[in-house]
Amino acid sequence: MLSFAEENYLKTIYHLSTTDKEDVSTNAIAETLHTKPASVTDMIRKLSNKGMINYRKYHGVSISDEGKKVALTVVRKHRLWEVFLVDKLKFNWDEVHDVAEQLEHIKSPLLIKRLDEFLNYPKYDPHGDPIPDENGEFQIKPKVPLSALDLNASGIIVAVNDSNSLFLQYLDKIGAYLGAKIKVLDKIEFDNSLEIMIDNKRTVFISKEVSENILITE
Amino acid sequence: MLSFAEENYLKTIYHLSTTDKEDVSTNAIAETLHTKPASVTDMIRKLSNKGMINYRKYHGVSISDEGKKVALTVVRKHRLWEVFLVDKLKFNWDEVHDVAEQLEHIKSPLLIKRLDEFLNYPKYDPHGDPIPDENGEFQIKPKVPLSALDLNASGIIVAVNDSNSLFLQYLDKIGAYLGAKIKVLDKIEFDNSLEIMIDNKRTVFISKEVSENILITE
DNA sequence: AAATTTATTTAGATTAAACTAAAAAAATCG
DNA sequence: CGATTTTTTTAGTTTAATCTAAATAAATTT
Ligand SMILES: [Mn+2]
Ligand SMILES: [Mn+2]
Ligand SMILES: [Mn+2]
Ligand SMILES: [Mn+2]
Repeated sequence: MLSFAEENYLKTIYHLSTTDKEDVSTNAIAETLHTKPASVTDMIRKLSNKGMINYRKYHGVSISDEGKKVALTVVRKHRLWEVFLVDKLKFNWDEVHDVAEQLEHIKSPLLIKRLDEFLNYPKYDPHGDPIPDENGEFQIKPKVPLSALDLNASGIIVAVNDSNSLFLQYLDKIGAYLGAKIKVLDKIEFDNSLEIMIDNKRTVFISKEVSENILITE
Repeated sequence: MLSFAEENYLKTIYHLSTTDKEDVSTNAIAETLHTKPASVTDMIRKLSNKGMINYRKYHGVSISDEGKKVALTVVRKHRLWEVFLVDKLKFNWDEVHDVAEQLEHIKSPLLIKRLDEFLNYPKYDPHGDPIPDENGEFQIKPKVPLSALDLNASGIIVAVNDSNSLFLQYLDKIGAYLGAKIKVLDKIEFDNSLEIMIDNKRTVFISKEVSENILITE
């Protein structure tokens, strides 16, 4: 049985190895977990001894099959709980992450099985991220950052890259949400900001940074 | 913010001080928490420094107002989660305690508020124990152990004294549940066992021990 | 290819929560 | 009451997870 800390390390290593490169550096882990590189070295030695990761001194770590299984279970739990909070307890999508960070460590296979059933086997969480099934399988929707759309092209918001509260609250404010239709009205060369139309009714200007964190299906 | 361990100590001290005497002994705490008296001494010094309990060396501890507030919040969370598991996730009443022991430590006032609302403000958990409200208030139903009923007297099961799985599974087996009607058909002098009728249809013999752990309202 | 910078590991400490063994206080009993 | 037993505390360790400072390896830059 793994500790909360161990589970969090595995989740981080898994995420970094899929979003960045397969081999994850000590510093990258330290940065995501807001901890010091020396602490990371201690923990990766432990996880390596438990067979959860592959570790070569000074050369970073990669996740093992066993470690990936654990990481995907934690991710599954995190996202199922987020769905529960939004769908059943009326949380807003910007309020769920921190609570899910706690709930994801509850150990009870029956609980997760029943929760999944209760939620009617959701495939995506409130931020558009896919929920792995019991076997760790999940489908990634084809999606591109809004910043990559051509002028006058349109699409549907399917996910966000950043689940930070401030970003999500900003999206609420401009009327953007998962499922909203977006059309690119103008691309401002000067700062790469965009003028977009949301749901055929509202026109707003958004910064390059925002457009890179909104994911669209065309 | 208190750790899981601190919360568990406070819950235990609170329970012991209401079921047993107001002043709780080091040994009693150690026994309930399956830990050693020396560990308890360390922890009660810490909780005392935090103002959660009143401690006089060699004379046991009593819970402070602040400590009681914390303990009641933990109890409230534990019991609300048990209701959730049984009512929403179809857990049996003997399957919920261990999971609730984990869930009771999740820190999110909003979560508990919304959960309470979602469950429609339940007053009792699946074992008949009262759920404290946001202010720590709760009502205790008048209840007596089944062992105290007179011959031919009858009543309704309102709670159980022991939430141990094996006991609850035994109750399921004989058809006893919260709300069931019980009539005492015979009191066996030899071993203080009882012959009872459940819901006017089933007759069973139960031991003294069982009859002491079933709580009845007359 | 050497010098410098950056990344990583090691060494040594700290804190929380447990433990064992021994000492000390309180309670009980002859 | 004084001796014995029980309870509680103290002293000293252990393990997990963190930290700082120093040492070492790897990468980068002259
Ligand atoms: Mn999240
Ligand atoms: Mn999410
Ligand atoms: Mn319980
Ligand atoms: Mn209960």
